[in-house]
Amino acid sequence: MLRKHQILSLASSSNPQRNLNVNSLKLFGFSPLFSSTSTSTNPSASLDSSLTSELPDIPSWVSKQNTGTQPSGDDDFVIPSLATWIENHPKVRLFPTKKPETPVEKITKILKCPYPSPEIVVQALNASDLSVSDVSVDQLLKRFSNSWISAYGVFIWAKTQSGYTHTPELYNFMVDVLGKAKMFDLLLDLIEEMKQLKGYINLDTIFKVMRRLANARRFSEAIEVFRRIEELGVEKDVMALNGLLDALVKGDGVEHACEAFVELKECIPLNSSTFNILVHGFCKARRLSDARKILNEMNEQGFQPCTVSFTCFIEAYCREKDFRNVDAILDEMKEKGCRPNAVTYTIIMHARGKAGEIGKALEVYEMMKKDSCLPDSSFYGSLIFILSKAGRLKDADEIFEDMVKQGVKPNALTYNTMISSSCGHSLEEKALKLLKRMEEDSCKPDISTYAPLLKMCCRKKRMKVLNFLLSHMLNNDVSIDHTTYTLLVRGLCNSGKLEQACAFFEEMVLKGMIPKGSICTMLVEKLEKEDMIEAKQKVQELVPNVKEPKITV
DNA sequence: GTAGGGTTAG
Repeated sequence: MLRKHQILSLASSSNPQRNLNVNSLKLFGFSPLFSSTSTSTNPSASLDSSLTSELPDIPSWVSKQNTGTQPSGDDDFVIPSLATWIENHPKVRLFPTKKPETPVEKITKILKCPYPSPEIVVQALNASDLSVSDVSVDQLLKRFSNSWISAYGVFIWAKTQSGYTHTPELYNFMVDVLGKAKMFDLLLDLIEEMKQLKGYINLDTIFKVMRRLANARRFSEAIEVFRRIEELGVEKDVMALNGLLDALVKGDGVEHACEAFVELKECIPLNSSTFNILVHGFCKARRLSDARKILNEMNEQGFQPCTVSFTCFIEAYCREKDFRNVDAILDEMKEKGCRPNAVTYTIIMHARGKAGEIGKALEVYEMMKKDSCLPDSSFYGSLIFILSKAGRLKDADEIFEDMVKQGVKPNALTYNTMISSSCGHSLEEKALKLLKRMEEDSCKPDISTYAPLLKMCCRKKRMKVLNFLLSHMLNNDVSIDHTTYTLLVRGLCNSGKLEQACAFFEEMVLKGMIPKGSICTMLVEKLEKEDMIEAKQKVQELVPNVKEPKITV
């Protein structure tokens, strides 16, 4: 824990120059690993020649002829010590090896070219000599969780092999993949299949279906699933009801949550979470007087509004930067003997930091300690975030090191925050060291770990590092989602890497993702500008309804 | 699966 005088010095520091110096890297203990002890004479050259590419192939319809004017990339420059790490990385196979491919690798290769339907995927897999007993279906589904055609193909292929049965958990995972892809007809067929299997549908299944429906704004269908929950063999209790309300609220349908609540409150015994979910929903929708009404109803039904209830109001006022009312709620809590907890303090500190009031934010940290409320890893994550945002990277680094000393283990969020901040300041080597450290710390990277790294690679035109990251992702079974494809297409477009942008664009469309209009327009405009007419037409064919770029005089 | 997550363009 930082001592008081250290905190005060943090609070008074406003010089961005103290952010980072070379020595600060020693804090991380990385120096030996990253000192240039490469045995290779020219790391960046060997890196270049031996990289097995995870970048999508440039489609034939992207004409190279007119790309001569694009700015040349920074590809030739790779930090030598970084290249060494990439080369020696245990998990990422960058060199064509003599070792035979594992079955999972073989399947991944087969699935690399996008298929039009799961049935064709099944055919392709049947044509191979692979058996389900050689692979982890779980790993494959995770790896292809954003390519529903591939995932469902693997699922069906595995299921039809003798001596193998999917576990209920795997069925649930498949339900979630189909839900994420908004393939609700297929999802309902799968539910029907699970119903026949007896005992396969559980509350987890129901939660996933309701959440995915609500996220797709299909609120009435989510409610209908709940109404029929008993037909599916799941108890219609308060846990299930809270799951429904929570799904509706998270899908921005508090109105529907309220209607469902009115319909169901007489037949199911409620608990205080039921009310808190609605309070949260109304606070999120900035309908504070409705949230107050729920609080009153909560009281009438014999439930005390608690820390969670008040924290929802605090969050709402924080969003408006209305700190006067935040303090008023804190007073109200004190009056009612309701103590703020780490979540409450995190929200306030985060909002103060985001509002540029870093001093006030650090006062919240002090207040919290005075109240003997222990910070958790999310709290530290927020503290690191606001310090980084204020340009105080050195302080953020200190907190990152300090939390470990306090016995709070950094989690994926903490690492993601540190990585994102490093990327935001274009500190490539630091960001990659953090990824490495994350791995050593057995902290699993997720899609938000990679997103800022990929974005930075696009911005700095680091195609080799981009390629490295894509294979790193694959090896960690992290699947590229819609947001990340968008980021890649936009980033590459902005860097004049139109061929690669087109490659990712094609890949996302072939995976069944529908690119946003703005991204299509952007790509079409850039292609037009570069006179890449064939590519422009192809992009327009891939996604109909792309508007012609406006002609600017 | 009751509250804390940082995205986007201009």
